[in-house]
Amino acid sequence: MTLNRSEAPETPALSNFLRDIIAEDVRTRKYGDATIQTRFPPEPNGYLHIGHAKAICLDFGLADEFGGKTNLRFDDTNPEKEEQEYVDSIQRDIHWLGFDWERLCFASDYFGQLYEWALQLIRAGKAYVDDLSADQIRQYRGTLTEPGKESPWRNRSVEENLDLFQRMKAGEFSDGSRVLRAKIDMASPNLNMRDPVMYRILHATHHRTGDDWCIYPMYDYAHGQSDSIEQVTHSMCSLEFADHQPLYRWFIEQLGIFPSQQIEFDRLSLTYTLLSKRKLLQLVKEGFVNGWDDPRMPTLSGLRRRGFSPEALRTFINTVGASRTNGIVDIEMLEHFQRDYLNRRARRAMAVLRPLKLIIDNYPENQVEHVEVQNNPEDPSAGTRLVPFSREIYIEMDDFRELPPPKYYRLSPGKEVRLRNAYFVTAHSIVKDSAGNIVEVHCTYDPASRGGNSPDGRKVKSTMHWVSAAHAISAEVRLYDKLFSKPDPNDVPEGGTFLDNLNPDSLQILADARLEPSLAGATAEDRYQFERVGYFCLDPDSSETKKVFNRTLPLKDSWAKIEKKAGV
RNA sequence: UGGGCGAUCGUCUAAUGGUAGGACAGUGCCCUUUGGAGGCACUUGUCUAGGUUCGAAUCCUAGUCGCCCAGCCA
Repeated sequence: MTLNRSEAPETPALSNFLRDIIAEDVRTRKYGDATIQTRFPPEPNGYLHIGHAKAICLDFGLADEFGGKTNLRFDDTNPEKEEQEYVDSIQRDIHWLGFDWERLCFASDYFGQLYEWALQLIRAGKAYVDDLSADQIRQYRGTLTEPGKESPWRNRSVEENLDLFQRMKAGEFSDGSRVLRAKIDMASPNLNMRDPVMYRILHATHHRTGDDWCIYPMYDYAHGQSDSIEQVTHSMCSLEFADHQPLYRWFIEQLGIFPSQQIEFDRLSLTYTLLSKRKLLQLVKEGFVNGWDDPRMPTLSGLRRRGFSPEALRTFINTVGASRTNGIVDIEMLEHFQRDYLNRRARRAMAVLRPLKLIIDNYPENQVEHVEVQNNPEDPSAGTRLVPFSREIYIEMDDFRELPPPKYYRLSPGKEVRLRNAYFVTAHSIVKDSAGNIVEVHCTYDPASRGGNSPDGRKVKSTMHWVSAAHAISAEVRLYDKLFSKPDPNDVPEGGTFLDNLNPDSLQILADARLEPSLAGATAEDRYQFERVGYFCLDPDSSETKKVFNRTLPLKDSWAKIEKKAGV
């Protein structure tokens, strides 16, 4: 797998509080000679999404800035939800985003050490085996405003706790019958400190350790110590873990191990987008989208298939920054950086999405010319290509109006326009079918305007794209729009669900678009701008005989804006 | 109503006691062989009330509003 890192200059580092903290720790030599060490700790229970991309850019990017290292560590402490498929997809997606880890780690690698430490805490009288049921534990925990009650099993002897815990590990007890708890403070105003569960009994097969274990550590007991084992200096996580920080520190202090520090930042939220793993999984499982990599999904695999570029994703994330406020970023900002990248890099091509035949009555019947076209006007080094032109061509249905509305500059009866890089044409007549649909437009061309300019200096208001009918290839084009129709997909009336906000028009399939012949050679790596239409890439569903293109994003469309305004 | 965290243009984010700046979005104009791109300009903001200070987005006090926490999930 190749990294995408060097393709574009990284955006300059914007100021943010995480960088400030690390810079200060470096300045004061808080960790002595130790290098900055971070980690990205996904749970392999789903695909990575753009929210994870933020964490990845921060974890890897910041460490890199300070000459540090980053481990990829799978937080695989819950065998019931985790799968190898996710372990694989996560690694693929991180690489695609442009990062590589120092070490590949698994929390499950530390199960042995974690178990030894648990014994140590028991011996120190800091942990005990509790026979209460899950229900009872919840009742004993108290509420937000009332303190909890101590479990009747809280003061067992060290010997008994040791014996019981070893037998838990040996598989003598059934799931849920006992847990190991830290002995802290049932009256703490922080519920996380009310004797949190450290281990639960789970007779489940783990994707890495198989059936070696039937007790599994909880997140709180595993995460901080895993950080400590890896000498993580800055353990960045999202805001909802702030309440866990006292517990994170408690375990490290009781154990007297390397003092990793947790720092919380805000998650990424985007308008029109859902980033809840549970809901994303539901969309996949219930078939509202076609898999985790559906181009409408905010997953990294979905964005990749959609044609988004990792460089632009990084630019976006760096621009949005990190803080401790809960904000929602406009999806337009994401799209802006994609367009910005694609405009500079994407090869141009002409493609007619909804074909309307245009017949040039005064063009010689069997003549074919090849006009020279720039591959990318933004980048002359991309060179030129030859595109065939002939008497019968296709133009976009949108580009002809029998009755043009005000400010409509495109083709209409009597109007002259430019066919891009080819000729000026003037429309004269139309042919309709029995249902009244326009099926053909007849026009004449000005032979002197070859290349797209008239020697008499005559101006036209509009330039349109086209493809030669006889030379065009047919392809399927998939147009994507936002998956949800509301800025906040969770904004539903009483009794509704986010599914009610699914945009019914998020996918539109055009079965018979006509493309210029050069597109027959498109490969999976290519990104195109179909001129005047949008950015496109080849979908993996393509076959030798049938190409399928995904629209990454449409071009900004100021005519659509004018039209909309007039309509209102 | 316990605890934790937070509040700066419509949105995201800078300013770390010394000119409130940038990006996105929006609007207008210019330019254009993509109604794309580009250029120029404009608009809008420090949650409130007090206080400290020559000077406060920044420090203090009180309030208001928002988010998170009662999994044997992470």
